[in-house]
Amino acid sequence: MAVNRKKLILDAAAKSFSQFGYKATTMEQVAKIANVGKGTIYTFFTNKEELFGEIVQNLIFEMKQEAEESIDVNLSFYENVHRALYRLLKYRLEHQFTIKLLQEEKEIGTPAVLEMVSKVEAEIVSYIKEKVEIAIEKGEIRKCDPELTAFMMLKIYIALIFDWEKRHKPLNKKEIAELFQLYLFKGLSKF
Amino acid sequence: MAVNRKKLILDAAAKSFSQFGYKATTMEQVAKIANVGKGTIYTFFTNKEELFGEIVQNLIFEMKQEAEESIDVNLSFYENVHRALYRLLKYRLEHQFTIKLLQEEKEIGTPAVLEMVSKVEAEIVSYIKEKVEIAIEKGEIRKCDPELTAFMMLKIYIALIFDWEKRHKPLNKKEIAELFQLYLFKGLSKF
DNA sequence: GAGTGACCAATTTGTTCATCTGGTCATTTT
DNA sequence: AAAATGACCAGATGAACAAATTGGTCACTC
Repeated sequence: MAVNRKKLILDAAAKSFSQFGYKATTMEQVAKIANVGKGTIYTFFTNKEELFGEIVQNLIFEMKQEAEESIDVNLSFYENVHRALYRLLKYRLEHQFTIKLLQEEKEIGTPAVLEMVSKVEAEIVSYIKEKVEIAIEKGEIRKCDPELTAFMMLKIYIALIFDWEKRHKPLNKKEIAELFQLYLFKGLSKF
Repeated sequence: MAVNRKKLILDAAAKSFSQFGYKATTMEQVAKIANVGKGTIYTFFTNKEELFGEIVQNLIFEMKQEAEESIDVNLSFYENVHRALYRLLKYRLEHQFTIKLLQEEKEIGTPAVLEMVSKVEAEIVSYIKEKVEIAIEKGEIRKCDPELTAFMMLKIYIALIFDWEKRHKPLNKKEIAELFQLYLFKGLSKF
């Protein structure tokens, strides 16, 4: 085995998905980019969807690493959540692949893409959930449903970063951090 | 004038929009339901979009009334916000018209519908914003950007009521009230 | 003059058919 | 023999054209 054909195919597919999206990427195109016969792809992947799935799986792994790197044990729970979420969402924003994915989800609604996007979201929630559980155990935050709390954290973050931007001037990183702390940790109540 | 033709048309249009959505409602259909010549509609409304707009305007008015009715000066700010929001979202859920609207927005993305949905949302935020401003003045809550806070309140509420339901068992009224209080007022922080 | 529906331009919808694409497998290459 | 391949096929897709529908107008009626 002179070259790793599977990796060749994965790279080619990632490249094409990033550039043209899931639907507009043909298996022939992937084969051509990978310098591989079309049939060869099917010796490694059952079908187009599985090939796609494997790339997403990879993405999830990288995102987790990003998040993990951003965590600093000396900082508070809320500070770490903020840092991790910020990095995660920035990661999404910076990677052509995720941008194309989100775009295709909204504009075309390709089922396979829809499924993967929710999968990624579920993974993020699951990841935060773990951190929430630890924080509760450590007594860093109040008792609460970890999954629901993780879910709300993500939602609040997305609202602050993406939704607010749609009709208002974007918030900067510091503002987002402060607002996240205000709304989720300190609360609006004065006491 | 034996009958109020304008009202007749508005009722007919509301009925048809509720049943079939904006796009699938034809002016001929409205005319037929209203027992009116098609041309007559155009003596009251410039075009289909304006007719639609007037019905939405009406909806907003009714929603405001609903909210206003639910407010009790003896209760705390957060309690009132919760009562108003709950009533508002329940109203949305209960009215075929709003359901069809939301459905059409997601499934077809009819531009006129998209515009109206954001208009309704903007109105809700603006309404909450006023209440937030008063609460800040009265010292009932911390100082914060009233519009952003109103925006976040709505987002958090929608997340609790609609988004969470998509993949989990729905929260009941009491749970929503408590969670809303936890996340937005008390905060996750223990101190 | 308020009300109307036949009429028209423009858009939408339905249909057809040539092209394309995911996936297979007999054949070739290593 | 195992791995790789691309010609091949059934079904999906979409471009192009035709037919039907619809928003909006206006000459005419009551």
